[in-house]
Amino acid sequence: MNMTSESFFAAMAHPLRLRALVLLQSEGELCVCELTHGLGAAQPTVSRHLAQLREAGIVLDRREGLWIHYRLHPGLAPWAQNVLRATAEGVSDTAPFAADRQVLADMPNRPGARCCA
Amino acid sequence: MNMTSESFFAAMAHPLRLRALVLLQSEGELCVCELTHGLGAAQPTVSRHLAQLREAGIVLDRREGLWIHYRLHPGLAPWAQNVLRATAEGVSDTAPFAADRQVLADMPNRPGARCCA
DNA sequence: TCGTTATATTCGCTTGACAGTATATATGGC
DNA sequence: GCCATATATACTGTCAAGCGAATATAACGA
Repeated sequence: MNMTSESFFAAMAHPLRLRALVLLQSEGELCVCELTHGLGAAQPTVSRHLAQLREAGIVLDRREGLWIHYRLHPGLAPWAQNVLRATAEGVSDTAPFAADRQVLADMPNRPGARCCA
Repeated sequence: MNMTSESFFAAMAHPLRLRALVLLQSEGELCVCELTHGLGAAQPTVSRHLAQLREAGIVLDRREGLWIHYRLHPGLAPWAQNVLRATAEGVSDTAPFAADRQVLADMPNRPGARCCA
């Protein structure tokens, strides 16, 4: 709640958080283990950064059994959504963002598992 | 030069730098004394933050006599220009950005002086 | 050359962000 | 209740960003 431009850009200022947001922008909804794998970071690190994004009102979480899924907060201020969209469009084909998507795509045993051929 | 998304958002992350960029976005070109006055900060502080923006390739400076004018870097990556525009559009009517513009408009003895009635 | 104005830079200090490690919590299956 | 998995939080040490104060540089005019 109560997100200011200041807190918004503070959130974007960390490389890992920026990568997480860009990944969420393109993938829609991801659980922590997917983000941890895609970003190649330690679980507590990812969890702490996600907590910051949550407390800043930028992402929303949803529990489903053992997994907690994160997505961009649908009530995010429109200008902030525009900024995120412009950013994702601009950087998604550059490093490290493109690689993040690829690593995630190659991840085995993803929770939303399609188990059948 | 060589601006990355990381360095760009690091630059946006400081309130004073963000305010300076929003002000430059709406005013076009400003000298240091105008920025110092508009932002209500100490001169060395403003100067140091402007140096960071310059080194990050986000603004460009131009000397004219005693004054040094800063403007947004015309060669800034298009996506970054989009982000700046979206930000300025979104926040320009909120605090502290609206007040910054007003304080600047009320500044006496501005260098671009219209001296005659 | 000297003084003045505008701007930049340096120094020393403080504070807060971050990472790694360890531990805690929540859920589900047995 | 016990164990395993997924995720969150607490603790501690390190490091870099930032500030205030002082000083340096650059341009101009007398």
